[in-house]
Amino acid sequence: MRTTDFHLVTRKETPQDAEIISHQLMIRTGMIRKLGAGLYTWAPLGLRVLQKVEQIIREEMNASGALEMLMPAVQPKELWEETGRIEDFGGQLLAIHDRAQRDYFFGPTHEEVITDFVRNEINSYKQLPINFYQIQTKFRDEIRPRFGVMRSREFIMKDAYSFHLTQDSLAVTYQKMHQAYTNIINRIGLEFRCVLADSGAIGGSGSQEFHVIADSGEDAIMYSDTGDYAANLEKCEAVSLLNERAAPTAALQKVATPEQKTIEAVASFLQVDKTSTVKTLLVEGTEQPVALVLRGDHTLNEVKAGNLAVVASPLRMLNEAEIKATAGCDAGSIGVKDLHCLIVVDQTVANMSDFVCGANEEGHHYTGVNWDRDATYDLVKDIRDAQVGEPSPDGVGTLQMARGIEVGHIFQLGNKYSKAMNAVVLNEQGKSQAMEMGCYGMGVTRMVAAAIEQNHDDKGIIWPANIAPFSVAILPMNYQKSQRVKQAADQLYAELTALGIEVILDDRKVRPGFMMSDFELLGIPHQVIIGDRALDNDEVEYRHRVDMQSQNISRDTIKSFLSGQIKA
RNA sequence: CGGGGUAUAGCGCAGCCUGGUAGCGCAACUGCUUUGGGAGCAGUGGGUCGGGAGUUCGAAUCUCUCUACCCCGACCA
Repeated sequence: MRTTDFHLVTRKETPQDAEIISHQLMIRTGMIRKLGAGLYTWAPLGLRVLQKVEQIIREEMNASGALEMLMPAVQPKELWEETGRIEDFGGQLLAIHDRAQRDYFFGPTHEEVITDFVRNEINSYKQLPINFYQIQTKFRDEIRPRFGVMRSREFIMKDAYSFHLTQDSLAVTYQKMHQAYTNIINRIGLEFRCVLADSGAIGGSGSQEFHVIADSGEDAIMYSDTGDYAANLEKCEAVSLLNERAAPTAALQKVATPEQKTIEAVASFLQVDKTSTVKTLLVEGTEQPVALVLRGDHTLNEVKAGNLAVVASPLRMLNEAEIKATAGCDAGSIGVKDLHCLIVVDQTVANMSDFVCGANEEGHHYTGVNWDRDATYDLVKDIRDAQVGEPSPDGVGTLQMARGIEVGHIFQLGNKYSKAMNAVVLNEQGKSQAMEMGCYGMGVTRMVAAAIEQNHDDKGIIWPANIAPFSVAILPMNYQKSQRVKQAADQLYAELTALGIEVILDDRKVRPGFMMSDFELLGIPHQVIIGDRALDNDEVEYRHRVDMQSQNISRDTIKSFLSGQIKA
């Protein structure tokens, strides 16, 4: 490709509304342009990258035995009524209607469509297991789209759905998908981590997320420094930090703590460590208000709390008036003694003794509080965030934290959808049985942004070799005037192209500095600079985008040199 | 959805307070010079000032209203 035949529009200045580096660089290179909130056009340059990611995904999915198909983006509302997920998805669903006023949704996901397809196509256990996938545009009306294609409303996702007679069969395919995802991200060339995950609104039993490691990642992932354990912070088990409860040594005492409303303030006012205090949070329950009790220095894990049967989902903290009605005081003085609601304590809290808590009375706290003697609780649950430095839940090593960008999520769904939609097969006994189901998503557009987040410097993008829009950039100095530069550049271009290498030759009439800066921004891995200076010695100059060290290479060997570099 | 903000040329912005018929930088186009790190000079094109209504002799500017977009929060396979 010659730049004059291509569409190359770069910008020197960082766009105003782009917060994260990948968004900035995608705009500056001209890969994408914004059409509206969370809506992006992929220009030819961006599409080249997107299609490479797509192709790697396709090849690995095919290799795993999955079968590609394509489902409609627009889905009849009736299908969603069958599974009752309209409520779950709520405002994220883009509702549309046709000229006859029939209701549709623009698909945010395709469990309903595939299950409908399968219940009509698959009747016998002999047709199982089977794994269908598609690469399709989806739309989720995010409350707040941001970060360019990282969290856009319209996006491309690869989604796969597998169907099985038994859970064992499901587990086998799930493992295959785990392997396929590992292969995909390795081939794309990104550093990633697979972690245990909460299955959220989509339901099901086991699930794992694949995260590309990047400081700008929206998710916190916890992992053992010496073991294999890794989990999303949402899911990461927080062990009890106290093995057993010590016997009470202090007497219960009510103390005045005027104006001390936070754990920080109370601990410093009473001259105690935050670890000897507890905090009590009131949330909406399924039947009555629920108190969630944590050690003072711990933070509530809203996902874990929201998953408790006694807590309303989604989790909602009580407002000021409700707190007053339940505890008789404001939020700064709630405590567990004489608190009349359902009390759920964290595992660590259950083993605390001689602790400090609010007195359910404005400006007062208790010290020397002890369970059983002074207060009781109803349930012990893991409801806090795990913290860096505490023991890994599997007992191997201690926990560390990293930021990650979720690019893939695999689930063992079980029969939630197949039962709801009556997707059954006859088993060997001739009995009707709901199929077991798995689903496996991977964000294609997001993967491109994640790749940039992980691979850039202050000059621009540094594309991993397998997804770079072009492998080699030929940058001729003074192409317009110097006949031998033009001749050398054209010749190399023709030769590399003949070898099947994707080359871009910059034949624009621009100054050298401009050209070089442009290609640093674009991040093409291999750059060949052709100028009169080196041609005097029958050489050209080579630079790799990663280190930008230049070396002169003779014109005779540059072809084989590049071939070697590209294969390596 | 709650709070805050913005909307003027492709991009980034000034002008608005104090009403008088729109400007700067970058980009684009033409010419000349320059040619190994985002060139210089000269010139050119491009704007229903987000939409609608109102006040006024006159509105980018004042008032009302609608819309879009951005930020923070909550939300989030």
